Amino acid sequence: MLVRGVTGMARVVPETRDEILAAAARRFAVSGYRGTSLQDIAGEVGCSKAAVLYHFANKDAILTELMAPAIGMLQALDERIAAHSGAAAQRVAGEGFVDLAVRFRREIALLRGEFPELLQQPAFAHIQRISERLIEALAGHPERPAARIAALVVLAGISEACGEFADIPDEELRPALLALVRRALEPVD
Amino acid sequence: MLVRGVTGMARVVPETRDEILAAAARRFAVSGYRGTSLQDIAGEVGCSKAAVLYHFANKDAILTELMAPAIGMLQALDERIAAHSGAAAQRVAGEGFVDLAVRFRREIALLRGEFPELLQQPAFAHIQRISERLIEALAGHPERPAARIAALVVLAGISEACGEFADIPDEELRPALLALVRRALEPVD
DNA sequence: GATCGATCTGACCGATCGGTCAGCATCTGA
DNA sequence: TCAGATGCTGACCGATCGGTCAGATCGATC
Repeated sequence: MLVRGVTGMARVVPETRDEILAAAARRFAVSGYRGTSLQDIAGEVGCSKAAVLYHFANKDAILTELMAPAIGMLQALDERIAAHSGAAAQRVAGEGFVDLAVRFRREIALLRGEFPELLQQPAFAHIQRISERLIEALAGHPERPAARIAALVVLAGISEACGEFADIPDEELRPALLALVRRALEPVD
Repeated sequence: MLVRGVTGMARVVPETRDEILAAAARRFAVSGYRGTSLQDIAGEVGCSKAAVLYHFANKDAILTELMAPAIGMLQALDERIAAHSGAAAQRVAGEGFVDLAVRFRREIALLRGEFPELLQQPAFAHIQRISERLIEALAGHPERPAARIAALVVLAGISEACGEFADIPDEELRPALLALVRRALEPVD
């Protein structure tokens, strides 16, 4: 590593592990997961590729750790949705997903465009089921194609556009997305 | 190549070139552009990788040819939008984009998640400018953040969800998307 | 001062990628 | 009959990928 703390002070600089996570987040956001190599991350941190693989078992482990908080909130949302039905489930799903998107928009942006492939990995397998239930709840009338289409577009649109929202403050983004979701989804009678 | 026409008949089987295009479209739709190798395409056609590169200068050329009709329609839409302003531009943009998405949803699905990287290629550079103008027109009030957010989500959502619409007939998909766009976008006073 | 675990490095591995190339059939037109 | 264009193949290339490994460095502990 480069000079860490000119004097003998202990813990002057954050751990290399944290630097790797931060660097990976930056690069994933710019070039996507597959578009970022371990060498890219190592170069940004200023260490060797082997050092990255000393702190993380493999490349997937870095992404998994970055996404863990967002995935946790998604699972919690799924359980809250399951406790409701009809219009209540739609409201919980809509507001909950907006909260999730606002809070973790930077993390969601890391997956930009790689949802389908990444979701096929065993580590993310359950997320696919959760998102299907999310779409059902958002649609309100899952058997009505137009309602499913609206839910799909809203879900995919917010997820995919998260990368563009990085500079918008929470208190501005949240009401805008909430209003959009309420307008776009078909109401449950 | 495999046996082409048991008898001596001429042109019994479609050209290998067309088979390559069709196979590439199928594989790109399943695994994305970067997730599909020339070897994958060759394997599906039943020819060698070198045969693929005999018919196409490189991998990009295959995607460019697959996307050419959709890109043409997008450019035409851009010109029609430029001829209007305010509420009229918003209506032209919304209806035009829905038409484009319905007509070319299979082609748009090929780009699933690879928009950002692919758009940085010189061949697709102008598309980025077009989509920015499209967002402005859809937003109606480009200076109002909530309006831009709605336009962004609708545009990204429809583009990203196109892959799920393959089996929905045009006459069902079009009115559903049109109604969604009209509900979701902020009206221009 | 010897030991030991934590941290990190450079060299290396096999696999895969997009792409090139010389040459082999096959067909066609002179 | 033969020359040339067309279509295609297998072998090969350099680059890059994720990942492994033996060993160097170093601070803390006994």
